[in-house]
Amino acid sequence: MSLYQHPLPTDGELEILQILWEKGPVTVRQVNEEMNLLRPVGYTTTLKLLQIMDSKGLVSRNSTQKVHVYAAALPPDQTRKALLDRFLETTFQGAAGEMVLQLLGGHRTTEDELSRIRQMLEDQDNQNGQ
Amino acid sequence: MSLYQHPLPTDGELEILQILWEKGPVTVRQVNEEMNLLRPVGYTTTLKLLQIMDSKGLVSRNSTQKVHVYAAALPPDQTRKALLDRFLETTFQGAAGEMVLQLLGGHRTTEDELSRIRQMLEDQDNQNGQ
DNA sequence: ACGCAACTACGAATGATTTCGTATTTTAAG
DNA sequence: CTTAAAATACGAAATCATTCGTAGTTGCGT
Repeated sequence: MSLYQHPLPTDGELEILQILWEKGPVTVRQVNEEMNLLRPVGYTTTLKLLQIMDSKGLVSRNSTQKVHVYAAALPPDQTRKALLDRFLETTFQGAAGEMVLQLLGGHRTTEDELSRIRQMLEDQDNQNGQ
Repeated sequence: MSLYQHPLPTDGELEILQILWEKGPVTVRQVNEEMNLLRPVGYTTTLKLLQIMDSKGLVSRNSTQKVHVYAAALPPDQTRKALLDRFLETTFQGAAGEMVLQLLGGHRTTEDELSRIRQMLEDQDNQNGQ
């Protein structure tokens, strides 16, 4: 049950969300096993975090079955966008262009990604009226 | 004096770095006054944070004068890039293109920024050999 | 040289997040 | 129905970051 709307996830909560987004609705044990592929985490640690996330409305819980099954409450795009906006503010003081330049300066992007970005730029141009 | 090399700044530390980057070398009092333009912060709070940042090597301190003068140890680009890389990993699992799309989808960028981004894209194209 | 005002040092309280231990509940097997 | 294994609930310790109070230092003006 959710107490408030949709606070941004903490780092630990985000780690779990990434698993939920990739694997779909899963049990605590499955989440914990995924976690342990990366680093050692106790079962009850994972459980507790999922319970907290449920109380925050970050995940939904299906309790009709024997074991509870958790799923992310929001799609990845929406959550990542919200995190991105905060990061852009705190780290780049809102200068989106600066951030893109820093990013592209150091990362190889795929052809597909590049053309989608170009399309996005054209759309921006059109909206800007040149 | 610095104990280790260059850990990433915390959010509170970053807030101070932004001031140091903008104002150049300044005293604790000056930093604290800038902070108080945004929200109430005790003088010793700012002082303590600067001392911690000094011990981490995030700032340098000039103690030859009556009052200490602090300056950022690293340029903004380098620090922001490091923070960006971590954020890209934790939030977008390294998918830089996805992140740019999310970003441009919701932010108005200036013409100047757009053309610099286009130039950056061309450079990427050339490196990719198409 | 004295005293005040400003500054530095630093321990410790607070707050947020993560981690875990233990108790309780549930379910499936025998 | 009984029991064991697995799951859930939850208090509380551990960790990390932030904030502040207090004590001690410095140096300028008189």
